[in-house]
Amino acid sequence: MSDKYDILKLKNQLCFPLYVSAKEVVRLYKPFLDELDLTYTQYITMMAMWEHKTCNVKELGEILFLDSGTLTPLLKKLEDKGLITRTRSKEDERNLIVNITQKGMTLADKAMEIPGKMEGCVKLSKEDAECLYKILHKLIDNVQ
Amino acid sequence: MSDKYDILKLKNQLCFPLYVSAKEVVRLYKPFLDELDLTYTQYITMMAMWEHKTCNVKELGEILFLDSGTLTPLLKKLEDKGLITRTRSKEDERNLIVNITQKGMTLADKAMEIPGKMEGCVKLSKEDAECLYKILHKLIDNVQ
DNA sequence: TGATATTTAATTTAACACAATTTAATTGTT
DNA sequence: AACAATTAAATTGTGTTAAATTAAATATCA
Repeated sequence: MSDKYDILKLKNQLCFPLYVSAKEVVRLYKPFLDELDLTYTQYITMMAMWEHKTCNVKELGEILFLDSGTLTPLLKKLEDKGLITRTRSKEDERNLIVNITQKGMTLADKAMEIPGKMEGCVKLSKEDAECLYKILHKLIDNVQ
Repeated sequence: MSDKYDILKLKNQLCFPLYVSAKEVVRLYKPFLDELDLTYTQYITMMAMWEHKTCNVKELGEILFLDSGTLTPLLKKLEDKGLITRTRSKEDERNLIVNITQKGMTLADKAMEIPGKMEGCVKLSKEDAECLYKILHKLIDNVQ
C-alpha cells in the first residue's frame, strides 16, 4: 500500500502540478498569441512595455523574472518586428534602453481580447483564481 | 489611475505568477538535482520510473504531460547514464519499452532527501500548500 | 594621477524543451 | 492482398535558459 519511496511519487509532489499547469496554460495561449505573432515570453515582455513604455534590459529582467540571456535574443526579435527600439544609453553605454514604438502600442488593442478568452479556457471559479493568485505570489516572495 | 489597458497589466494576470512560480521552483531544484546529475525533467521522469518500473514512451508521456519530442532525447540520456534501458516491444515494434535498471533504482535512495529540502525552500504553510495543490489539479483537469 | 581590480550590464554559447513534421509499424476496409 | 487510416516514436527547427564571456564603468590604492 505504502512504502518508504512514497515521498518520491509524482502525486505527492507540489512542484509537478505547478510545472504542468504553467506549461499547459502557456500552451493554451498559443493559438491566441499566434494571431499576434508573439510567443508567450514575448507577450509578457510586451505587457511590461505597454505599461512602462521605456525600460532598460536590467529593469525589464527584474519585472519579468527573466535574465539578459533570455531577453537579448527576444528583444532583437521584437525590434525586427518593429514593436520596440533598442538603443544604448548615452550616459552609461552598458545600459540598453528599450522603447515601445507606435506599432507596438497599436498591438495592445488586438491583445485586449486575450485575457478574457483565456479566462474562458482555464475555467477556475473567481474564488479559486483569487486564492491561486495569492498563494503563488506568496511563493514567489518566499523564494526570492 | 485606471485605463482601458489595465487588463493587460502583468499584475492583473494569473498566468504570469504561475509561469514565474514554476520557473523559480525548477530553479530551486537545480542545486539538489545537480548532485544526482539530473535535470528537472529527467527527475520527474525518474519519479515515474521509480514508481512504475516499466513503461512505454506513450504511457510515460501521458503520465508526465510530455511528448516524444521531449522524451526521446531525454530517455537516450538516461540510458547513457545507465539508469534505464530502451527496448522495442516484440509484440508491436512501434512501442519502445523503458525499464528501470538496478542503478536507476539505487538513485532513489539519494533522491529521497530532495522533497524535504525543497519544502524548506518553498516555505508555504501546510494549508497553502494543500490549497495550491488542489486548485492546480482542478486547473489541469479543466484544460485537458 | 594612473594602474589595476572589482562590479555591472548585456551578449554569446551550449543544452534543453516544445511544436510541427516525418518515418515506420500496425490495423481496418474493401 | 492492396491501400488508406491510424498509431508510436524519432527528427527537425525554434525558443528559452544557465553559464561563460565580453565590454564598460567605478573603486581602490600606490
